[in-house]
Amino acid sequence: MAPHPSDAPAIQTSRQTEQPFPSVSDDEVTCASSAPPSPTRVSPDCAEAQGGGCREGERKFRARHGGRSRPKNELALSRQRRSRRKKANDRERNRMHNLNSALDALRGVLPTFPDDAKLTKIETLRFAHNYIWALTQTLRIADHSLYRLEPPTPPSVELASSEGGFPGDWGSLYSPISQASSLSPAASLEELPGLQAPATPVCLHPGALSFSDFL
DNA sequence: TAGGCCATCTGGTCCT
DNA sequence: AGGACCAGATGGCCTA
Repeated sequence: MAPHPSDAPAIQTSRQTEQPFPSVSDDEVTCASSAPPSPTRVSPDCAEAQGGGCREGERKFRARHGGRSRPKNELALSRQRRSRRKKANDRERNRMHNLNSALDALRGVLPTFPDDAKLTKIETLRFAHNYIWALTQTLRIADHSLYRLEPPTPPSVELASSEGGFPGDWGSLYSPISQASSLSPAASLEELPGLQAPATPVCLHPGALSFSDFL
């Protein structure tokens, strides 16, 4: 039942490093995001004026609005916006890479056959959920039989917690999700969209757990 | 070729 | 203000 250790997380490298999308050009970015109208914008009248008749008005306009030339500010703003967007994109990419790494790590500890195709993200989550549920059931059954065989021993709750195997309340055998509504994992799982308890009864003997049982 | 899966970009929202 | 998180959009790749 042990996860095969040779199944090192298959980190996708090629698709992660390459940029399938040529990054949207800076101009497109700035055009797409509608810049708020600037209070220091030169009046359209003046912008359209060809001759110098507008200069007096422009001078007054600048005097009224701080006197700074508008194009310079817009350029700076545009550059700042582009820079922020680019940094946000990098962070988002890293965040998703971290998420994928965690998923790969999770795949690594799930018992699958080497020949099996790589689990998709949703399959990995469902598999892990069902696997944990089955292991929990296994522990519960083992716990009960142990208690029946050796009545004088302290309750299993104390045994388990004293060994530090599980943090928290050992008496809580189900995940927070399962506990939220019911103590029956099967019932609680069915309430979750996309997450269901194994359709076929999962064999609770650890050695007999198989990949197909959890999907 | 349609559909599934995925990576990335993007803008919005919330939090520190 | 800047970062984290999220969901929608988009397009590429792969398979039945």
